[in-house]
Amino acid sequence: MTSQTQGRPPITSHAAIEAIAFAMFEEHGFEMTTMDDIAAAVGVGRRTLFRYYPSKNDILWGQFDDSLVEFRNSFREVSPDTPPWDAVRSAILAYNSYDEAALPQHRRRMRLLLGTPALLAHSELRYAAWRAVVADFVAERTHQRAEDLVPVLAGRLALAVAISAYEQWLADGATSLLDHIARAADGVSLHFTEDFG
Amino acid sequence: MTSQTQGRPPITSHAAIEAIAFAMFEEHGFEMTTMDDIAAAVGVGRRTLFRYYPSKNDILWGQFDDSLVEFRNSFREVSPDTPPWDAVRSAILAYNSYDEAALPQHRRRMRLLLGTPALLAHSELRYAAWRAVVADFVAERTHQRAEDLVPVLAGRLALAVAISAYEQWLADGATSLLDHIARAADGVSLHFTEDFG
DNA sequence: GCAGATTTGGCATCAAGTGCCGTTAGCCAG
DNA sequence: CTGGCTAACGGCACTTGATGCCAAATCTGC
Repeated sequence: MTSQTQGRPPITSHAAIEAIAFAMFEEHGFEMTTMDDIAAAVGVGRRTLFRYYPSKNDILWGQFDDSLVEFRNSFREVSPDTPPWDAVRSAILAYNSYDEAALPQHRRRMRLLLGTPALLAHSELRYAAWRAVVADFVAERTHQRAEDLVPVLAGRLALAVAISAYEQWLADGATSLLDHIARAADGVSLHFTEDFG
Repeated sequence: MTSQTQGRPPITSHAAIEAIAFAMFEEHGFEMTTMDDIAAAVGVGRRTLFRYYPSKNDILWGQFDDSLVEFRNSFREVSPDTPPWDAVRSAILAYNSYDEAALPQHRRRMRLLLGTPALLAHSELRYAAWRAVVADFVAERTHQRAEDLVPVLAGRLALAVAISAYEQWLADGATSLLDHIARAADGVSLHFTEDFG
């Protein structure tokens, strides 16, 4: 990370912007909150806000790109004799392991992301990078190209599992997120080969 | 269909607009073609264009909503003793059965839809309706609610299969679309329970 | 030709993005 | 202390998608 030593120092931070914007989104809804509103609340020029985030949609995604690095690393730590799909399952679980304390906030964030049409659509572009991590791993394991059917399919199936689990989790506060994910992953492995039971 | 008998007749049609817009998208790219451009080419007011399509993204989706009715019907024709996942597989295949003559056009359309970020994102909103068809069917068969895990997961898996197949098809002109879909569907049923083979 | 119904399209307006460019504010020599 | 380098700030203008409003246009039935 190029430590900043010269030039005018940043007037705000991603964290500060996200905190304020997030509160406004929850208060008045995503669509109703304009970039002008956020800029004013943060105390920064609208033009500057667009330098921190390329689009309004991106504000909610925070450190997503960074988290993908961890996700990718978690695949490297899997022993080579673990079956690929088991590895994927473990990686998804690890990726979604949050501190007890961080869960309520995460839940609110995901509720916004999965409940706002504009964000739902935009998410597709972010998910592509997530799927690519899975696809790359499976491609390496199966000695195929990342664009081949099996790796691509693995990425999409993994995402289907993750999102399905999140939807269940948001609707059902009782069960833990990880349990929901495990359940969804089992759904792929078991139910669909015979019946949906 | 409410047959129009009164009032000013429409000056154009969805088909005409789509034909012109499609050509312009392929010629100059989706982003570079503005609604003003399209309106001018069609010979219609920009405001009118927005009455035919709620958004620029929707132009490429044409009769999608209508096609979902067929999709839904195709599930009703499946015999009750067919295992759900087999039924889903058959329905996907039926849904994507195009005349030989219509295939090149369909291919060009899908290339645009899957190759343009803005459309890729917007597609997510359309896919939701498609997944719901699958989920409704599976819910009925398994006596669950459409929002429960198994139906939701089935919808997402079905879509994962379909899109993966389309990506392969677009990259590989040799194999037929239906073969790609069948192959992807098998990928779910077989490979993931043991290994990716 | 008139009344009713419906489409059209111009106009104004809002909001997301983006390029341009002068301004601001730290840091570091000299 | 001062001037220069550097990088962030933010105003301004502009493009484009999208929406409300409303008068004009046009076909049908009487």
